[in-house]
Amino acid sequence: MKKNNADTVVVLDFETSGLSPDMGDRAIEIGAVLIEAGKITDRFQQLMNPGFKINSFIQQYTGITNSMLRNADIGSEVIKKFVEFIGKNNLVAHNASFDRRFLDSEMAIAKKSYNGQFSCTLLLARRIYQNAQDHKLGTLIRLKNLPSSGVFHRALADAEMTAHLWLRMLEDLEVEYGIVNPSFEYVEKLSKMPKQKVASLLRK
DNA sequence: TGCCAGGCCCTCTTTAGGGCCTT
Repeated sequence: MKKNNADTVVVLDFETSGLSPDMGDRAIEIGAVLIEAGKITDRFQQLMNPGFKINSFIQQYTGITNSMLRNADIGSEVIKKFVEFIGKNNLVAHNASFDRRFLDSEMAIAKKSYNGQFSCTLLLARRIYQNAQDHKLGTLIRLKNLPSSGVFHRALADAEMTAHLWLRMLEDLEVEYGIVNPSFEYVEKLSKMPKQKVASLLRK
């Protein structure tokens, strides 16, 4: 097996107090699953106390309340544990640029670092599911009839759905495109290719 | 005081603007 196969990754999702760590927003929950050789083998989920009260929109959107966060560990403590969970694996998220910004921000606060590269299920889905009505996580889960607990906008539930989407996309790359056992780097390259070029790879 | 994301991607584009995605 290739050392850096796409079927061994950590898939993560953050719930946050807003859209931008540069504007003072913080992570309030992290959820992640470890995929090894194409199977989910471990899970990580923790609330993160941001040190301030989150607004009503975020409480309603996520179902995470200020009373739930009051007794949660502070972000830096959670991130230190999450670094151990990541290990040496590469990372996957839906709209990874968002989760990467928060991961980097929380890592900087905790004075920790990680080595894994990020790949993005949103960018890949826009290329290999070009006819989808949109590329929101929930839409793609329904489109591909993938497992869902029915819970949305909670970190572990979203990370699990993203993991199922990632595995399905690897499967579809093999079935639809004839790409067998791709490396993480190859999938990453594919997710940045012009859409027309990806479409031309599709088996007729 | 008032403002406020940012990366990707398309097009009526590149001397720009706006929709999509994430919370």
